[in-house]
Amino acid sequence: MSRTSFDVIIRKFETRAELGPLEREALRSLPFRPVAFEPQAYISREGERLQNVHLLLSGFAYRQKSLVDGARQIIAVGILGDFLDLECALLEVADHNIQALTRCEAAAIPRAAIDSLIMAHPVLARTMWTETLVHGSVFREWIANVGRRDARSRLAHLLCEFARRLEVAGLSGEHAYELPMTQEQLADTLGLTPVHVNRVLKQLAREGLIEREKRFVRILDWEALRRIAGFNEVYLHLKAGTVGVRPGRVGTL
Amino acid sequence: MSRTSFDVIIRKFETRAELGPLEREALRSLPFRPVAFEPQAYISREGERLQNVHLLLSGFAYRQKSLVDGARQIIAVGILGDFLDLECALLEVADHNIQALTRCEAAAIPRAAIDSLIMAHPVLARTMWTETLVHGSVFREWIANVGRRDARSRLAHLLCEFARRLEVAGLSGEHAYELPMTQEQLADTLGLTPVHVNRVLKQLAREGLIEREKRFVRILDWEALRRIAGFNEVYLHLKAGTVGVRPGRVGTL
DNA sequence: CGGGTCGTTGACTCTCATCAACCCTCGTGG
DNA sequence: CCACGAGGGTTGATGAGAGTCAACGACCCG
Repeated sequence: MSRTSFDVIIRKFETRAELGPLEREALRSLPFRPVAFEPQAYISREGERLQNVHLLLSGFAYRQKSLVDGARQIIAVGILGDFLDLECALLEVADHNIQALTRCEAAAIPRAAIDSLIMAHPVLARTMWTETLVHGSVFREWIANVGRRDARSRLAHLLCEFARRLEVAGLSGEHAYELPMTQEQLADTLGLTPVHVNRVLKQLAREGLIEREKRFVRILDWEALRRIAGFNEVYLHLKAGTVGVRPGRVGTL
Repeated sequence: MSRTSFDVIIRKFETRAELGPLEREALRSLPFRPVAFEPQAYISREGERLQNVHLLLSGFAYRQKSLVDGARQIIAVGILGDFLDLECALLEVADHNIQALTRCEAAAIPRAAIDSLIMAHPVLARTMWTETLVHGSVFREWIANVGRRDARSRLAHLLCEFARRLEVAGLSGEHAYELPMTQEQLADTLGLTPVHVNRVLKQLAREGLIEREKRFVRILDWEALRRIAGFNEVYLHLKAGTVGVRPGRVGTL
Protein backbone atom coordinates (compact mmCIF):
# COMPACT_ATOMS: atom_id res chain seq x y z
CA MET A 1 0.00 0.00 0.00
CA SER A 2 1.45 3.31 -0.98
CA ARG A 3 0.60 6.92 -0.95
CA THR A 4 -0.71 6.57 -4.48
CA SER A 5 -3.26 3.95 -3.49
CA PHE A 6 -4.69 6.72 -1.41
CA ASP A 7 -5.69 8.41 -4.64
CA VAL A 8 -8.91 6.39 -4.75
CA ILE A 9 -10.31 8.99 -2.42
CA ILE A 10 -9.45 11.80 -4.79
CA ARG A 11 -10.96 10.01 -7.74
CA LYS A 12 -14.06 9.26 -5.73
CA PHE A 13 -14.45 12.80 -4.45
CA GLU A 14 -14.07 14.14 -7.94
CA THR A 15 -17.16 12.26 -9.03
CA ARG A 16 -19.11 14.22 -6.41
CA ALA A 17 -17.59 17.68 -6.52
CA GLU A 18 -15.31 20.02 -8.39
CA LEU A 19 -11.99 19.93 -6.60
CA GLY A 20 -9.49 22.72 -7.03
CA PRO A 21 -5.73 22.14 -6.85
CA LEU A 22 -5.87 23.34 -3.25
CA GLU A 23 -8.35 20.66 -2.22
CA ARG A 24 -6.52 18.00 -4.16
CA GLU A 25 -3.32 18.91 -2.42
CA ALA A 26 -4.99 18.99 0.98
CA LEU A 27 -6.32 15.48 0.41
CA ARG A 28 -3.03 14.23 -0.85
CA SER A 29 -1.18 15.53 2.18
CA LEU A 30 -3.69 14.13 4.65
CA PRO A 31 -1.74 12.24 7.28
CA PHE A 32 -2.53 8.56 7.52
CA ARG A 33 -1.15 5.32 8.79
CA PRO A 34 -1.45 2.17 6.68
CA VAL A 35 -3.09 -0.66 8.58
CA ALA A 36 -4.05 -4.21 7.69
CA PHE A 37 -6.62 -6.50 9.25
CA GLU A 38 -7.11 -10.23 9.16
CA PRO A 39 -10.61 -11.61 8.51
CA GLN A 40 -12.90 -11.06 11.49
CA ALA A 41 -10.49 -8.65 13.14
CA TYR A 42 -12.24 -5.75 14.82
CA ILE A 43 -11.57 -2.38 13.25
CA SER A 44 -13.73 -0.60 15.77
CA ARG A 45 -15.93 -1.65 18.67
CA GLU A 46 -19.27 -0.42 19.93
CA GLY A 47 -18.86 1.92 22.87
CA GLU A 48 -15.28 2.75 22.05
CA ARG A 49 -14.09 6.28 21.70
CA LEU A 50 -12.19 6.30 18.46
CA GLN A 51 -9.33 8.30 17.11
CA ASN A 52 -9.09 7.24 13.50
CA VAL A 53 -11.28 7.22 10.45
CA HIS A 54 -10.56 4.26 8.16
CA LEU A 55 -10.56 4.45 4.40
CA LEU A 56 -10.70 1.00 2.85
CA LEU A 57 -7.98 0.45 0.26
CA SER A 58 -8.32 -3.26 -0.39
CA GLY A 59 -10.50 -6.14 0.71
CA PHE A 60 -13.91 -5.95 2.35
CA ALA A 61 -15.19 -4.93 5.76
CA TYR A 62 -18.57 -4.89 7.42
CA ARG A 63 -20.43 -3.05 10.11
CA GLN A 64 -22.39 -5.05 12.57
CA LYS A 65 -24.61 -4.69 15.62
CA SER A 66 -24.81 -7.42 18.22
CA LEU A 67 -28.06 -7.75 20.10
CA VAL A 68 -28.31 -8.84 23.69
CA ASP A 69 -29.61 -12.31 22.82
CA GLY A 70 -26.52 -13.02 20.74
CA ALA A 71 -28.16 -12.30 17.42
CA ARG A 72 -26.18 -10.21 15.01
CA GLN A 73 -27.24 -7.85 12.26
CA ILE A 74 -24.86 -6.77 9.55
CA ILE A 75 -25.56 -3.15 8.76
CA ALA A 76 -23.34 -2.42 5.80
CA VAL A 77 -20.52 -3.85 3.75
CA GLY A 78 -17.63 -1.59 2.83
CA ILE A 79 -15.67 -1.95 -0.38
CA LEU A 80 -12.69 -0.27 -2.01
CA GLY A 81 -12.80 3.47 -1.48
CA ASP A 82 -15.42 3.44 1.28
CA PHE A 83 -14.96 5.23 4.55
CA LEU A 84 -15.73 2.62 7.17
CA ASP A 85 -16.40 4.87 10.10
CA LEU A 86 -16.70 8.44 9.01
CA GLU A 87 -19.11 8.81 11.96
CA CYS A 88 -16.28 8.71 14.37
CA ALA A 89 -14.90 11.95 12.96
CA LEU A 90 -17.78 13.76 14.60
CA LEU A 91 -19.66 11.49 16.97
CA GLU A 92 -18.23 10.77 20.37
CA VAL A 93 -18.70 7.06 20.63
CA ALA A 94 -19.08 4.19 18.18
CA ASP A 95 -22.61 2.76 18.15
CA HIS A 96 -21.69 -0.42 16.31
CA ASN A 97 -18.81 -2.75 15.51
CA ILE A 98 -16.70 -2.77 12.39
CA GLN A 99 -14.88 -5.91 11.33
CA ALA A 100 -12.76 -7.07 8.44
CA LEU A 101 -14.68 -9.40 6.16
CA THR A 102 -11.68 -10.52 4.16
CA ARG A 103 -8.11 -9.61 4.82
CA CYS A 104 -8.05 -5.92 4.10
CA GLU A 105 -5.93 -2.83 4.10
CA ALA A 106 -6.99 0.63 5.14
CA ALA A 107 -5.67 4.08 5.71
CA ALA A 108 -6.17 5.19 9.30
CA ILE A 109 -6.66 8.93 9.33
CA PRO A 110 -6.58 10.77 12.66
CA ARG A 111 -9.93 12.32 13.39
CA ALA A 112 -8.21 15.61 14.20
CA ALA A 113 -6.83 15.66 10.66
CA ILE A 114 -10.30 15.19 9.21
CA ASP A 115 -11.58 17.90 11.45
CA SER A 116 -9.03 20.47 10.40
CA LEU A 117 -9.54 19.41 6.80
CA ILE A 118 -13.24 20.16 6.90
CA MET A 119 -12.74 23.42 8.77
CA ALA A 120 -10.25 24.60 6.15
CA HIS A 121 -11.95 23.28 3.01
CA PRO A 122 -15.71 23.69 2.87
CA VAL A 123 -15.78 21.91 -0.48
CA LEU A 124 -14.25 18.82 1.07
CA ALA A 125 -16.55 19.05 4.05
CA ARG A 126 -19.48 19.08 1.66
CA THR A 127 -18.12 16.14 -0.27
CA MET A 128 -17.58 14.03 2.82
CA TRP A 129 -21.00 14.97 4.07
CA THR A 130 -22.38 13.82 0.74
CA GLU A 131 -20.64 10.50 1.28
CA THR A 132 -22.45 9.99 4.56
CA LEU A 133 -25.71 11.02 2.95
CA VAL A 134 -25.28 8.31 0.36
CA HIS A 135 -24.52 5.80 3.07
CA GLY A 136 -27.68 6.95 4.81
CA SER A 137 -29.65 6.33 1.66
CA VAL A 138 -28.35 2.78 1.48
CA PHE A 139 -29.30 2.26 5.14
CA ARG A 140 -32.83 3.35 4.30
CA GLU A 141 -33.05 0.90 1.47
CA TRP A 142 -31.83 -1.85 3.77
CA ILE A 143 -34.55 -1.04 6.27
CA ALA A 144 -37.09 -1.49 3.48
CA ASN A 145 -35.31 -4.64 2.37
CA VAL A 146 -35.42 -6.48 5.67
CA GLY A 147 -38.71 -4.90 6.67
CA ARG A 148 -40.89 -5.53 3.68
CA ARG A 149 -39.39 -7.99 1.24
CA ASP A 150 -39.58 -11.76 1.49
CA ALA A 151 -36.42 -13.86 1.63
CA ARG A 152 -36.25 -14.32 -2.13
CA SER A 153 -36.54 -10.64 -3.04
CA ARG A 154 -34.31 -9.71 -0.17
CA LEU A 155 -31.45 -11.87 -1.35
CA ALA A 156 -31.98 -10.88 -4.95
CA HIS A 157 -31.82 -7.25 -3.89
CA LEU A 158 -28.54 -7.75 -2.11
CA LEU A 159 -27.08 -9.47 -5.15
CA CYS A 160 -28.18 -6.62 -7.39
CA GLU A 161 -26.79 -4.01 -5.04
CA PHE A 162 -23.41 -5.71 -4.85
CA ALA A 163 -23.29 -6.12 -8.60
CA ARG A 164 -23.73 -2.41 -9.17
CA ARG A 165 -21.48 -1.22 -6.36
CA LEU A 166 -18.65 -3.53 -7.29
CA GLU A 167 -19.03 -2.60 -10.92
CA VAL A 168 -18.65 1.08 -10.13
CA ALA A 169 -15.64 0.28 -7.97
CA GLY A 170 -14.10 -1.64 -10.85
CA LEU A 171 -14.26 -4.92 -8.95
CA SER A 172 -16.62 -6.84 -11.18
CA GLY A 173 -17.55 -7.30 -14.75
CA GLU A 174 -20.60 -8.57 -16.60
CA HIS A 175 -22.67 -8.98 -13.47
CA ALA A 176 -20.21 -11.47 -12.12
CA TYR A 177 -18.24 -11.00 -8.97
CA GLU A 178 -16.66 -12.44 -5.87
CA LEU A 179 -19.08 -12.13 -2.96
CA PRO A 180 -16.78 -12.73 -0.02
CA MET A 181 -19.42 -13.64 2.55
CA THR A 182 -20.34 -16.94 4.10
CA GLN A 183 -23.99 -17.89 4.02
CA GLU A 184 -24.10 -17.20 7.72
CA GLN A 185 -22.91 -13.65 7.10
CA LEU A 186 -25.47 -13.26 4.33
CA ALA A 187 -28.10 -14.45 6.78
CA ASP A 188 -27.02 -11.86 9.34
CA THR A 189 -27.19 -9.23 6.63
CA LEU A 190 -30.67 -10.19 5.49
CA GLY A 191 -32.27 -11.02 8.81
CA LEU A 192 -32.59 -14.70 7.87
CA THR A 193 -31.04 -17.99 8.97
CA PRO A 194 -28.09 -19.55 7.15
CA VAL A 195 -30.23 -22.56 6.29
CA HIS A 196 -32.83 -20.44 4.60
CA VAL A 197 -30.24 -18.38 2.73
CA ASN A 198 -28.89 -21.62 1.38
CA ARG A 199 -32.28 -22.77 0.18
CA VAL A 200 -33.07 -19.48 -1.51
CA LEU A 201 -29.66 -19.31 -3.19
CA LYS A 202 -30.12 -22.79 -4.57
CA GLN A 203 -33.61 -21.93 -5.69
CA LEU A 204 -32.37 -18.87 -7.60
CA ALA A 205 -29.71 -21.04 -9.22
CA ARG A 206 -32.22 -23.76 -10.08
CA GLU A 207 -34.32 -21.17 -11.85
CA GLY A 208 -31.35 -20.13 -13.93
CA LEU A 209 -31.19 -16.63 -12.50
CA ILE A 210 -27.73 -16.95 -11.03
CA GLU A 211 -24.77 -19.25 -11.16
CA ARG A 212 -22.47 -19.88 -8.21
CA GLU A 213 -19.15 -21.47 -7.62
CA LYS A 214 -17.78 -21.09 -4.14
CA ARG A 215 -18.25 -17.41 -3.34
CA PHE A 216 -18.22 -16.40 -6.97
CA VAL A 217 -21.58 -15.25 -8.28
CA ARG A 218 -22.72 -14.61 -11.80
CA ILE A 219 -26.08 -13.07 -12.51
CA LEU A 220 -27.44 -14.83 -15.59
CA ASP A 221 -30.69 -12.94 -16.00
CA TRP A 222 -30.19 -9.46 -14.71
CA GLU A 223 -33.56 -8.19 -15.77
CA ALA A 224 -35.44 -11.00 -14.06
CA LEU A 225 -33.40 -10.72 -10.89
CA ARG A 226 -33.87 -6.97 -10.84
CA ARG A 227 -37.62 -7.46 -11.13
CA ILE A 228 -37.74 -10.06 -8.37
CA ALA A 229 -35.69 -7.78 -6.13
CA GLY A 230 -37.63 -4.65 -6.96
CA PHE A 231 -34.18 -3.17 -7.41
CA ASN A 232 -34.00 0.46 -8.43
CA GLU A 233 -30.52 1.82 -8.12
CA VAL A 234 -31.47 5.43 -7.56
CA TYR A 235 -30.80 4.99 -3.84
CA LEU A 236 -27.13 4.25 -4.53
CA HIS A 237 -26.69 7.74 -5.94
CA LEU A 238 -24.01 6.46 -8.25
CA LYS A 239 -22.03 8.83 -10.33
CA ALA A 240 -20.27 8.13 -13.57
CA GLY A 241 -16.62 7.24 -13.24
CA THR A 242 -14.99 4.28 -11.61
CA VAL A 243 -13.12 4.41 -8.38
CA GLY A 244 -11.13 1.24 -8.58
CA VAL A 245 -8.06 0.37 -10.50
CA ARG A 246 -9.01 -2.65 -12.54
CA PRO A 247 -11.09 -1.78 -15.58
CA GLY A 248 -13.34 -4.25 -17.33
CA ARG A 249 -14.18 -7.72 -16.20
CA VAL A 250 -12.47 -9.78 -13.57
CA GLY A 251 -12.63 -13.44 -12.80
CA THR A 252 -14.26 -16.24 -14.71
CA LEU A 253 -16.59 -18.97 -13.73
CA MET B 1 -45.28 30.22 13.33
CA SER B 2 -42.82 33.00 13.71
CA ARG B 3 -39.18 33.70 13.29
CA THR B 4 -38.68 32.88 16.93
CA SER B 5 -40.03 29.35 16.53
CA PHE B 6 -37.11 28.92 14.23
CA ASP B 7 -34.89 29.16 17.28
CA VAL B 8 -35.34 25.44 17.93
CA ILE B 9 -32.60 24.94 15.41
CA ILE B 10 -30.21 27.19 17.28
CA ARG B 11 -30.94 25.50 20.59
CA LYS B 12 -30.47 22.12 18.96
CA PHE B 13 -27.23 23.05 17.26
CA GLU B 14 -25.87 24.43 20.49
CA THR B 15 -26.17 21.01 22.08
CA ARG B 16 -23.81 19.72 19.39
CA ALA B 17 -21.32 22.54 18.92
CA GLU B 18 -20.01 25.80 20.24
CA LEU B 19 -21.67 28.50 18.18
CA GLY B 20 -20.18 31.95 18.02
CA PRO B 21 -22.29 35.08 17.58
CA LEU B 22 -21.46 34.96 13.88
CA GLU B 23 -22.91 31.49 13.44
CA ARG B 24 -25.92 32.28 15.55
CA GLU B 25 -26.62 35.31 13.44
CA ALA B 26 -26.14 33.37 10.22
CA LEU B 27 -28.67 30.80 11.37
CA ARG B 28 -31.10 33.43 12.49
CA SER B 29 -30.98 35.21 9.17
CA LEU B 30 -31.39 32.05 7.14
CA PRO B 31 -34.16 32.66 4.63
CA PHE B 32 -37.17 30.41 4.96
CA ARG B 33 -40.78 30.14 4.02
CA PRO B 34 -43.30 28.86 6.55
CA VAL B 35 -45.32 25.96 5.22
CA ALA B 36 -48.06 23.78 6.66
CA PHE B 37 -49.15 20.29 5.66
CA GLU B 38 -52.31 18.31 6.29
CA PRO B 39 -52.01 14.69 7.44
CA GLN B 40 -50.80 12.43 4.64
CA ALA B 41 -49.80 15.37 2.45
CA TYR B 42 -46.58 14.76 0.57
CA ILE B 43 -43.70 16.98 1.59
CA SER B 44 -41.39 15.41 -0.95
CA ARG B 45 -41.65 12.60 -3.46
CA GLU B 46 -39.24 9.94 -4.57
CA GLY B 47 -37.55 10.85 -7.83
CA GLU B 48 -38.26 14.52 -7.47
CA ARG B 49 -35.57 17.11 -7.71
CA LEU B 50 -36.08 19.27 -4.68
CA GLN B 51 -35.35 22.85 -3.88
CA ASN B 52 -36.08 23.13 -0.17
CA VAL B 53 -34.91 21.56 3.03
CA HIS B 54 -37.69 21.31 5.62
CA LEU B 55 -37.18 21.92 9.31
CA LEU B 56 -40.11 20.58 11.32
CA LEU B 57 -41.53 23.15 13.72
CA SER B 58 -44.69 21.41 14.89
CA GLY B 59 -46.46 18.11 14.38
CA PHE B 60 -44.97 14.89 13.05
CA ALA B 61 -43.81 13.69 9.65
CA TYR B 62 -42.48 10.43 8.31
CA ARG B 63 -40.25 9.14 5.58
CA GLN B 64 -41.43 6.22 3.59
CA LYS B 65 -40.45 3.96 0.73
CA SER B 66 -43.05 2.30 -1.45
CA LEU B 67 -42.12 -1.04 -2.96
CA VAL B 68 -43.32 -2.20 -6.32
CA ASP B 69 -45.81 -4.69 -4.88
CA GLY B 70 -47.61 -1.92 -3.00
CA ALA B 71 -45.95 -2.64 0.33
CA ARG B 72 -44.70 0.32 2.25
CA GLN B 73 -41.86 0.74 4.71
CA ILE B 74 -41.68 3.70 7.03
CA ILE B 75 -38.03 4.67 7.38
CA ALA B 76 -38.08 7.39 9.99
CA VAL B 77 -40.40 9.62 11.98
CA GLY B 78 -39.53 13.29 12.29
CA ILE B 79 -40.39 15.35 15.35
CA LEU B 80 -39.99 18.94 16.47
CA GLY B 81 -36.62 20.30 15.43
CA ASP B 82 -35.77 17.56 12.94
CA PHE B 83 -34.63 18.25 9.44
CA LEU B 84 -36.88 16.12 7.27
CA ASP B 85 -34.82 16.05 4.14
CA LEU B 86 -31.37 17.39 4.76
CA GLU B 87 -30.28 14.97 2.01
CA CYS B 88 -31.79 17.17 -0.60
CA ALA B 89 -29.33 19.91 0.23
CA LEU B 90 -26.61 17.85 -1.39
CA LEU B 91 -28.06 14.90 -3.26
CA GLU B 92 -29.62 15.42 -6.63
CA VAL B 93 -32.81 13.43 -6.34
CA ALA B 94 -35.01 12.24 -3.50
CA ASP B 95 -34.79 8.49 -2.96
CA HIS B 96 -37.89 8.24 -0.79
CA ASN B 97 -41.15 9.98 0.07
CA ILE B 98 -41.78 12.30 2.97
CA GLN B 99 -45.30 12.79 4.27
CA ALA B 100 -47.00 14.62 7.07
CA LEU B 101 -48.09 12.26 9.83
CA THR B 102 -50.20 14.78 11.67
CA ARG B 103 -50.96 18.28 10.60
CA CYS B 104 -47.59 19.95 10.79
CA GLU B 105 -45.69 23.12 10.20
CA ALA B 106 -42.22 23.44 8.79
CA ALA B 107 -39.71 25.99 7.64
CA ALA B 108 -38.82 25.51 3.98
CA ILE B 109 -35.23 26.60 3.49
CA PRO B 110 -33.90 26.96 -0.06
CA ARG B 111 -31.14 24.49 -0.70
CA ALA B 112 -28.97 27.25 -2.09
CA ALA B 113 -29.20 29.01 1.27
CA ILE B 114 -28.03 25.90 3.08
CA ASP B 115 -25.23 25.56 0.60
CA SER B 116 -23.90 29.06 1.06
CA LEU B 117 -24.33 28.66 4.81
CA ILE B 118 -22.09 25.62 4.93
CA MET B 119 -19.53 27.14 2.60
CA ALA B 120 -19.30 30.24 4.79
CA HIS B 121 -19.49 28.59 8.22
CA PRO B 122 -17.51 25.38 8.64
CA VAL B 123 -18.80 25.05 12.20
CA LEU B 124 -22.37 24.95 10.96
CA ALA B 125 -21.45 22.55 8.18
CA ARG B 126 -19.97 20.27 10.78
CA THR B 127 -23.03 20.56 12.97
CA MET B 128 -25.43 19.74 10.16
CA TRP B 129 -23.23 16.89 9.11
CA THR B 130 -23.39 15.62 12.67
CA GLU B 131 -27.17 15.75 12.45
CA THR B 132 -27.16 13.47 9.43
CA LEU B 133 -24.70 11.16 11.17
CA VAL B 134 -27.10 10.81 14.06
CA HIS B 135 -29.93 10.08 11.66
CA GLY B 136 -27.70 7.47 10.06
CA SER B 137 -27.14 5.88 13.43
CA VAL B 138 -30.88 5.61 13.97
CA PHE B 139 -31.25 4.03 10.52
CA ARG B 140 -28.71 1.42 11.50
CA GLU B 141 -30.58 0.61 14.67
CA TRP B 142 -33.78 0.25 12.67
CA ILE B 143 -32.10 -2.20 10.32
CA ALA B 144 -31.18 -4.29 13.35
CA ASN B 145 -34.68 -3.84 14.74
CA VAL B 146 -36.59 -5.16 11.73
CA GLY B 147 -33.85 -7.59 10.82
CA ARG B 148 -33.22 -9.40 14.06
CA ARG B 149 -35.87 -8.74 16.69
CA ASP B 150 -39.21 -10.49 16.98
CA ALA B 151 -42.46 -8.55 16.85
CA ARG B 152 -42.62 -8.05 20.59
CA SER B 153 -39.09 -6.66 21.01
CA ARG B 154 -39.46 -4.67 17.86
CA LEU B 155 -42.53 -2.83 19.05
CA ALA B 156 -41.10 -2.40 22.53
CA HIS B 157 -37.99 -0.91 20.98
CA LEU B 158 -39.99 1.59 18.99
CA LEU B 159 -41.90 2.63 22.09
CA CYS B 160 -38.67 3.12 24.01
CA GLU B 161 -37.11 5.12 21.22
CA PHE B 162 -40.09 7.43 20.96
CA ALA B 163 -40.19 7.90 24.69
CA ARG B 164 -36.62 9.12 24.79
CA ARG B 165 -36.73 11.23 21.66
CA LEU B 166 -39.95 12.94 22.64
CA GLU B 167 -38.63 13.50 26.12
CA VAL B 168 -35.54 15.24 24.81
CA ALA B 169 -37.73 17.33 22.52
CA GLY B 170 -39.87 18.31 25.50
CA LEU B 171 -42.92 16.57 24.08
CA SER B 172 -43.46 13.97 26.75
CA GLY B 173 -43.17 13.43 30.41
CA GLU B 174 -42.87 10.43 32.68
CA HIS B 175 -42.62 7.96 29.82
CA ALA B 176 -46.04 8.95 28.60
CA TYR B 177 -46.74 10.50 25.25
CA GLU B 178 -48.94 10.88 22.26
CA LEU B 179 -47.90 8.43 19.57
CA PRO B 180 -49.68 9.86 16.55
CA MET B 181 -49.61 6.74 14.39
CA THR B 182 -52.32 4.31 13.40
CA GLN B 183 -51.60 0.65 13.95
CA GLU B 184 -51.27 0.32 10.21
CA GLN B 185 -48.52 2.94 10.22
CA LEU B 186 -46.83 1.19 13.12
CA ALA B 187 -46.99 -2.01 11.09
CA ASP B 188 -45.34 -0.31 8.12
CA THR B 189 -42.66 0.97 10.45
CA LEU B 190 -41.94 -2.40 12.01
CA GLY B 191 -42.31 -4.64 8.99
CA LEU B 192 -45.38 -6.32 10.46
CA THR B 193 -49.11 -6.45 9.70
CA PRO B 194 -51.61 -4.17 11.44
CA VAL B 195 -53.32 -7.22 12.90
CA HIS B 196 -50.17 -8.44 14.52
CA VAL B 197 -49.27 -5.00 15.83
CA ASN B 198 -52.64 -4.91 17.50
CA ARG B 199 -52.12 -8.27 19.15
CA VAL B 200 -48.68 -7.37 20.42
CA LEU B 201 -49.85 -4.02 21.74
CA LYS B 202 -52.67 -5.69 23.62
CA GLN B 203 -50.30 -8.30 24.93
CA LEU B 204 -47.92 -5.67 26.28
CA ALA B 205 -50.85 -3.93 27.92
CA ARG B 206 -52.17 -7.20 29.38
CA GLU B 207 -48.79 -7.76 30.98
CA GLY B 208 -48.93 -4.37 32.60
CA LEU B 209 -45.97 -3.00 30.69
CA ILE B 210 -47.84 -0.21 28.97
CA GLU B 211 -51.19 1.52 29.12
CA ARG B 212 -53.00 2.90 26.10
CA GLU B 213 -55.92 5.16 25.44
CA LYS B 214 -56.44 6.04 21.83
CA ARG B 215 -53.00 7.05 20.62
CA PHE B 216 -51.79 8.00 24.04
CA VAL B 217 -49.20 5.64 25.48
CA ARG B 218 -47.82 5.36 28.97
CA ILE B 219 -44.93 3.07 29.75
CA LEU B 220 -45.68 1.55 33.14
CA ASP B 221 -42.57 -0.54 33.59
CA TRP B 222 -39.73 1.16 31.79
CA GLU B 223 -37.07 -1.21 32.96
CA ALA B 224 -38.95 -4.30 31.84
CA LEU B 225 -39.84 -2.79 28.49
CA ARG B 226 -36.28 -1.68 27.97
CA ARG B 227 -35.09 -5.20 28.65
CA ILE B 228 -37.61 -6.77 26.30
CA ALA B 229 -36.62 -4.29 23.61
CA GLY B 230 -32.91 -4.63 24.18
CA PHE B 231 -33.00 -0.86 24.11
CA ASN B 232 -29.70 0.93 24.59
CA GLU B 233 -29.99 4.58 23.79
CA VAL B 234 -26.37 5.14 22.81
CA TYR B 235 -27.38 5.05 19.16
CA LEU B 236 -29.56 8.14 19.60
CA HIS B 237 -26.45 10.17 20.47
CA LEU B 238 -28.55 12.38 22.70
CA LYS B 239 -27.07 15.41 24.26
CA ALA B 240 -28.18 17.14 27.39
CA GLY B 241 -30.54 20.02 26.86
CA THR B 242 -34.05 20.06 25.53
CA VAL B 243 -35.00 21.35 22.15
CA GLY B 244 -38.71 21.87 22.59
CA VAL B 245 -40.62 24.55 24.35
CA ARG B 246 -42.76 22.72 26.86
CA PRO B 247 -40.84 21.59 29.89
CA GLY B 248 -41.94 18.79 32.18
CA ARG B 249 -44.85 16.49 31.61
CA VAL B 250 -47.66 16.84 29.15
CA GLY B 251 -50.97 15.07 28.89
CA THR B 252 -52.66 12.74 31.29
CA LEU B 253 -54.20 9.35 30.89
C1' DC C 1 -5.29 -38.18 8.06
C1' DG C 2 -7.97 -35.68 11.23
C1' DG C 3 -10.45 -31.67 12.47
C1' DG C 4 -12.64 -27.45 11.44
C1' DT C 5 -15.41 -24.52 8.75
C1' DC C 6 -18.86 -24.06 5.57
C1' DG C 7 -22.51 -25.74 2.68
C1' DT C 8 -26.57 -28.88 1.95
C1' DT C 9 -30.71 -31.33 2.91
C1' DG C 10 -34.78 -33.21 5.42
C1' DA C 11 -38.31 -33.25 9.09
C1' DC C 12 -40.72 -30.69 12.13
C1' DT C 13 -42.23 -26.30 14.51
C1' DC C 14 -43.69 -21.73 15.23
C1' DT C 15 -44.19 -16.92 14.40
C1' DC C 16 -46.50 -14.01 11.85
C1' DA C 17 -49.50 -13.25 7.59
C1' DT C 18 -53.91 -13.72 5.63
C1' DC C 19 -58.74 -13.60 5.45
C1' DA C 20 -62.81 -12.34 7.40
C1' DA C 21 -66.05 -10.59 10.47
C1' DC C 22 -67.52 -7.27 13.70
C1' DC C 23 -66.90 -3.35 16.72
C1' DC C 24 -66.54 1.52 18.00
C1' DT C 25 -66.14 6.39 17.10
C1' DC C 26 -66.76 10.30 14.78
C1' DG C 27 -68.18 13.40 11.21
C1' DT C 28 -71.70 14.48 7.85
C1' DG C 29 -75.86 15.26 5.87
C1' DG C 30 -80.67 14.35 5.27
C1' DC D 1 -81.66 13.83 15.73
C1' DC D 2 -80.77 9.89 13.67
C1' DA D 3 -78.87 7.26 9.62
C1' DC D 4 -75.07 6.38 7.30
C1' DG D 5 -70.40 5.55 5.99
C1' DA D 6 -65.51 5.60 6.60
C1' DG D 7 -61.53 4.81 9.18
C1' DG D 8 -59.45 2.49 12.60
C1' DG D 9 -59.28 -1.09 16.15
C1' DT D 10 -60.24 -6.04 17.73
C1' DT D 11 -60.71 -10.91 17.41
C1' DG D 12 -60.76 -15.69 15.58
C1' DA D 13 -59.56 -19.38 12.23
C1' DT D 14 -56.39 -20.94 9.09
C1' DG D 15 -52.10 -21.13 6.37
C1' DA D 16 -47.49 -20.03 4.66
C1' DG D 17 -42.84 -18.67 5.08
C1' DA D 18 -39.07 -18.97 7.70
C1' DG D 19 -36.85 -20.95 11.94
C1' DT D 20 -35.00 -24.90 14.42
C1' DC D 21 -32.77 -29.17 14.94
C1' DA D 22 -30.01 -32.53 13.21
C1' DA D 23 -27.16 -35.08 10.24
C1' DC D 24 -24.11 -35.43 6.61
C1' DG D 25 -20.97 -33.94 2.90
C1' DA D 26 -17.27 -31.14 0.72
C1' DC D 27 -13.29 -28.82 1.12
C1' DC D 28 -9.14 -26.95 3.13
C1' DC D 29 -5.16 -26.88 5.96
C1' DG D 30 -1.87 -28.32 9.21
